[in-house]
Order: sequence, then C-alpha cells, then structure tokens
Amino acid sequence: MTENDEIAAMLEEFADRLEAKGVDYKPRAYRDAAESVREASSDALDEPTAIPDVGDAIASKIEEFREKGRVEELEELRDEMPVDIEALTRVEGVGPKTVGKLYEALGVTDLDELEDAAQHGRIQNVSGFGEKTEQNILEGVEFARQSAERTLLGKSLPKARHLVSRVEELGSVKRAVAAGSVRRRKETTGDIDIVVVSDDREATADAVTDWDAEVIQKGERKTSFRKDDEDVDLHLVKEDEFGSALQYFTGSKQHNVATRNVAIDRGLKLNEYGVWDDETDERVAGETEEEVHEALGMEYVPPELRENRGEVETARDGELPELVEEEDVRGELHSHTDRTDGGATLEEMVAGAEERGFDYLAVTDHTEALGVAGGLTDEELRALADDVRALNEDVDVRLFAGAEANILKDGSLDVSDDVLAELDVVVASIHSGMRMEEDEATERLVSAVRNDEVDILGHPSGRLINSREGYPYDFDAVLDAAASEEVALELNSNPHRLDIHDTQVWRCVEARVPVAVNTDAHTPSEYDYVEYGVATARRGWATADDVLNAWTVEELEDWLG
DNA sequence: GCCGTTTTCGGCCCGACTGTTTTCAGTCG
Repeated sequence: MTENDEIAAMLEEFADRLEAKGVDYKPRAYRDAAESVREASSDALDEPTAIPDVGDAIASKIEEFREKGRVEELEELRDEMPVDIEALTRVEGVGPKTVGKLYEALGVTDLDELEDAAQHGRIQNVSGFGEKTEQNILEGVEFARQSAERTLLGKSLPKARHLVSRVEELGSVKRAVAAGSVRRRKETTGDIDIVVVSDDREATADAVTDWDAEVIQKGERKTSFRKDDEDVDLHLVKEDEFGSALQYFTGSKQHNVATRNVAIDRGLKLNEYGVWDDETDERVAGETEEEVHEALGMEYVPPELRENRGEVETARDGELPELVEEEDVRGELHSHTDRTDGGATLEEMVAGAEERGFDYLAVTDHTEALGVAGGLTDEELRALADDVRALNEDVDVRLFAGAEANILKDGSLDVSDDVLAELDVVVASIHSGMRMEEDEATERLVSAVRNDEVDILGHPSGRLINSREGYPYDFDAVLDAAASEEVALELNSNPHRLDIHDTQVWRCVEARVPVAVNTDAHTPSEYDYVEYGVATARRGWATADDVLNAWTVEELEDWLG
C-alpha cells in the first residue's frame, strides 16, 4: 500500500465510524477527501490543504497520521465502538449504520460474532431487522471472509468476457457489454458490471438467475448474482439508453461527477437514461456513447482514461492523445526459455513470436545469481546468444540476444560488463534482497540505470498484486536517471505485476522516457499478457511513440546502438 | 467537514433495490 492509500484508508475508516454513530454530512466529507488523496501524487501529501476536498481539519489529521502513525480522534472513535468496521461492512447489505445498530443492540464487533448472532436468531429480534435480513447476513459472512482482496484484472476480464458471451446467447438479448472497472482495465476489480440491451428484461433476468448462481437481487432494471466467487451486476436497459447506460456504468464515479458537471455547464442533464436539454426537456442523446460525448461537447474518452485525471477537461479542449493499441506493439523485449525457468524451448518461443506477427523478439533469460530460476553462467549466456543469432538467420522475426541480469544488493549486476556488452538487449531487475528501505532501493535502482550496458529497467517496484507489496523507492529519482541515461522503464504486463503502474506511465510520457511494454513471457501463450500491459499504458495516456516496443526494428536498433 | 463567477452560510448526487416498513431507511454503485 502506498502512503496515499494508507491515508485514504484511514479517512475511510473515519467516515465509516462517524456514519455508524449517525453523524450527518461529515462522512461524505471524509470519503471525498479519501478519494482525492488516493488520486493525488505522493508529493501532494506535504501540503494537504492543496488537495481537493481536504480542508484544515482533515489536513491536520493527515499531518498527525504521518507524524505519529495514528490519529487521536480516530483512536477515540475506535474506543467508543470497538468494532472491526472494515470487515463487517464487507458483508453484502451491511453498511456502517447496520454495524452501529448491531453493536448497540447485541455487542457485535467482528465477523465471528456477527455470524454467531445470526445463527442464534438474535438479529431478527433487533428493531428494523427481520428474518430475511438475518438470513442474508448469514449467507454473506463467508463470502466477506474470503473477499478481502479485489480480483486481478487477469482473472476478471476473461470471466467478464465469458459471462458476456453467455448473456449474448440468450434469445431476448440484443447486446451485452462489460462496463465498470473491467472496461476501464483497472489492475484490480471489485465486481463485474454488464450492460444488457434486451427486448424482454424480465425474461433475461429470469434466464440468468436460472444459472448456477446465487441471486442477490432481481429487479426490472438491475439483477445481481454471485457466480464462482465473483459478484456480477446486470444492468438491463432499452436500446436507446444503451450509450448513456454504458457511459454511466463504466464510471469511474469521479469521472461521472465531472461529466455531469460538463452537462450542467451546457444546460443539459445527464444520467444513465440519456442526455436532456434542461429548458425544452427534449432528449438529445443516449443511444451511443459517441453521441453522449458529442452532446456534451467532448471528444470520445477511451474507457481507460475515465478516472478524472484531467481527461474531461482535455476532451472538452479536443486534445486527448491517440492512445497506443495492441496492434501497435511490434515486438517483445523480455522473454525466457527453458534454459532458465521458462516453459518452452528457444525455438518454441520464437515460433510463438512469429505466429503473433512480431517484428522482433529479445530473448532475455535469467543470469547466474538467480539460482532458483537456473540462472545462466557467462558461458551459458554466450552460448544462448550464439544460438539466438544462428536462429535469427532462418526466421521471419528479428531476434535480439539478451539477458535479464540481476541487480545485486550494492546496485551492481551479476554479469560482467564485457559479457553484457556482447548482448543486444539487457534488462536489469531486482529479484532478491527485497526487504529494503526507500533510500536503499532507490540507490540500487539508480545505479543499475547508470550502468552503460543496461537498456531496460525490469519490473521496477518488484510488487506482486495482492501478494507482495514490493519495496518503496523514489520513482522521480529513478525516472530522472532513466531520462539522462536513455534507459527505458519496463511496464511488465504480467497481470500479477503491472509494474510500472498506470500513473507512473504518465510520468514517463511527460519525461520522454520510453516505456517497454514487456510480457516477461515464460511460454508462448504468455505473449497474450501484452493486452494487460497495453491497457495499463493507455491508462497512463501513452501513445505508440511512447512505447519502446511499438517502434520499428530500425528505430529500435538505432536506440539500442 | 468542505465548498463557493448565484454563496463565508447553507447546502451536500441520485436512482434501484430490498426489507421492514404503513411511508421509509439503509445499502450499493
């Protein structure tokens, strides 16, 4: 978790606890502030009042938190109501108010006690609760225990596609599109939203809830169910509402607020059903997203940009960049074979690259220090390079001999410069000694970038989403070094990594540091990861020019040379 | 608690859905 995330979580807890107490308005203020902090740069924390939605009161809490690691007033709220509010509110249908009521009435403080109270029928006796609610809570507890984590895009996107195709097969359905954070290609997703155009919404809802799924709610416009540990919302709309509904349910929430304000500015009203002229009440758009954007006087905003990071203003000015697309990617600059920890031979990896129509492929197996991956000795590395160059004569894809060298504790690499100098492409990455303070990690990365033989800095943060945080480092310092040394930063496309992050891509674009959208493929099928990397690059406003491996062979050779 | 080109005080997004209600509160997105 970044410091921004930690502070945002602290503010959200404030909001929940105030709401549980029945306080009005303040919770919204804390929630707005939390969201703004999450979106702000890490530098912004030094002057919190400059962050939108953060005033003097919340700013002083942020300062207290950064200084002491705790906030006195939050501690008091915790003492007052000692409940695990974060866990309890994960239960479907249980929000802060319910937590407050159940604590007052039954003394429930965590998931175990909630489950126990439900099992013994105590909840239905509390005023405002009934048998049904108690049953729903009981069913929701187990899921809440497991679902602390958001789902990787690498899992939710294929699942969403599968569900969409199943929905599309229903006779009553004309169209179905996945919306929400899946469509925005956020690195992790909460639930899966699908917008469905149907002639017969009731029949569609019935058909879907007949699947092997646990139905959460079923209405005329919205049907929710849980399938294979994933929450799915179907938004059932009429054909002429499709565009506005898709726009609305794609979000993000903050982007929607911003677009709604554009509508207000122009004397229009925007909601999920369409766009209306305020004065005449005439409906002016709604059937397609393009039409909705046009009515608002905006360029079409690609879903990946819809995070309220300036895209609304830029779209009004007609100055959105032409984002990189998967077809723009011409090659792969980070791949492995079975000579180290890959699952396929050199020949198979090359054949896979040819099949994908890549113009070039760099074979970059691990080097010696990475024992667990069978890292290559200098000799083996030279032998691989010879084989790569020999194979290059016979294939339709330009092969580069390379290595993924390890950045050691002192910032040096585990391969001598002489050997690296013989290679075409050198990726340098940290694979060990990851428990570091920020200064140490930054120094290690910067000295690797300063090494003349290094072309690309691999997965800079070392994080694995949901399982390893990665070391903290000063991204600006690394970026500065990369800019002056003409080194590219990798955007590792493995859905577990997505490292660098989308907001860092944006910084690279600004600093004119090329981004290498690499898959780090260990088998030919992993070249498919490029989709996730490209999506993340798009979320960082990157064009094809900003992506190193979208360049032609000649441009790339020029840069490497 | 935050915000402001109608504002330094008086507002805070809003619609769908559910369950417990006799008209609404809470949750969710």
